[in-house]
Amino acid sequence: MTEKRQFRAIKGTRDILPPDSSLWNWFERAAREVFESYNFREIRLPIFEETDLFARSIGADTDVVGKEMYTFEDRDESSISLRPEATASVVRAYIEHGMHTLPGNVKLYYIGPMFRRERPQKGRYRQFYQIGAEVLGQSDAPAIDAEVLEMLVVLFKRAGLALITLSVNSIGCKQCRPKYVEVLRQELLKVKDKLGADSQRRIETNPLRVLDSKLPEEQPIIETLPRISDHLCAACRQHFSELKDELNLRGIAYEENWRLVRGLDYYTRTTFEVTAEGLGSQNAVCGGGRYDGLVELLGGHPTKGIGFAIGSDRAILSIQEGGQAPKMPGLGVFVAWMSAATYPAAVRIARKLRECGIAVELPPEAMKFKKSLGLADKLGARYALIIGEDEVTSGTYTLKRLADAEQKKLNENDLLEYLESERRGSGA
RNA sequence: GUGAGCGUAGCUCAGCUGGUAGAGCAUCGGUCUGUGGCACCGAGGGUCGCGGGUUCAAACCCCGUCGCUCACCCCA
Repeated sequence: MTEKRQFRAIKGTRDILPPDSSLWNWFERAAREVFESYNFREIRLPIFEETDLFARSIGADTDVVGKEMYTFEDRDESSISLRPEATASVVRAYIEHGMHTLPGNVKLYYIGPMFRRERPQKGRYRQFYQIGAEVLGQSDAPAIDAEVLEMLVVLFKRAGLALITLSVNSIGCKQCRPKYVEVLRQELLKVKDKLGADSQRRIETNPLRVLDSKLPEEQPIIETLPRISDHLCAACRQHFSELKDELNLRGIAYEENWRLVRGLDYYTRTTFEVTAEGLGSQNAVCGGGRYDGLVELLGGHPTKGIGFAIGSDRAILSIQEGGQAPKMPGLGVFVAWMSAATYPAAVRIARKLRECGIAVELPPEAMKFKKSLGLADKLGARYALIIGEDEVTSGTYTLKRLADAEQKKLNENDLLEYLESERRGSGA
């Protein structure tokens, strides 16, 4: 007995259909072009890794590792996990391939799906997509941080993401941060009974995260808490100060947000986030920061690092909600052939147009002429190329622009030339 | 893991205090055998998420269940 069963995409996963997929490709292409203009090169990484890689880099006690990873036992009983983010993989690859011997800083970007088993909501999926970039090397010059931020801003501007805010903070290094965390913890304990249950719990688990709280009633209390900017060591303070100078030099608008902390263990010093409007509760389209100890933590030489990840799902959502989505080139030419006698010419010309890079639809079956033009219209073709018996005998074809019904007769060479220049002109 | 809201045609939805299902759009065909968008006519498409209960009778009321959405947590 065959059970009638409707298959559906697994919770938190989704299909990205045309025409949305065009927008995705457009955005990813923009990112590649911008990143490569800053001399970043693509790294293609595995989608799963040893579970331990993530546990050690992200932090065994974080939610991401503790309860959100897709972890399973391979057939040889080793534990592997679908990647919840890609920085760990980039660092692993950097070490594995001895990339510290490469000249200058190593600048890499990646594009692809990540996996986290959370409850889906607006802008959050279990399979989601990130575009990220990392700079690894011996230098932690603030100019590197600033260049990374400039690159981000350039991409977002180019992608037409309106109403975005860049927030920047420094969370210190492994010398000064623990001292600050302790100070903060002590202060939090004094006001513990005024805090909500979540924040009370965080006093023990991760005091920094209390600063992130959105609870309205906690806001006045949080404002009175000690700020890390007053507790940075001299080196961190200078680094942060120079970063701000660099940002000003580059004309990058930013907000200093002393409450911006990041959830992953490996961050040091510079942290940043880009938020956009109209995204619902999950309004961060990009997050990142410096992670100077991570390479060493994963077994490499002491190395500095900084990077970010853009949430593509959210970036795309923001582009769509902002009404800034660019017009995507659609179907160029619909070949309206009339009869079996005209079909060979239609096939031949369709191929030639396609070789010129024009998107062509060639009906696979004979259609009534009216129907054929109707279909051309519905498919959104720019032109209908009319190939009837007259055209075949005369060798001149009728090109009809659907938008204004203007027609002209062209021989094959003129036709190709005309459409090619049209295509270049329209960017289609 | 917690909470709330919602499930009727491919999509957006209507369906009154219970009387065995509808519209618009979309799709397909026709009016229309070399000129699309318009109009008109017609067709296909639904075990009303699923299961149980109440009732003479359930899309509607009750219980359960599954799914989706949004929010919390956390994060991109």
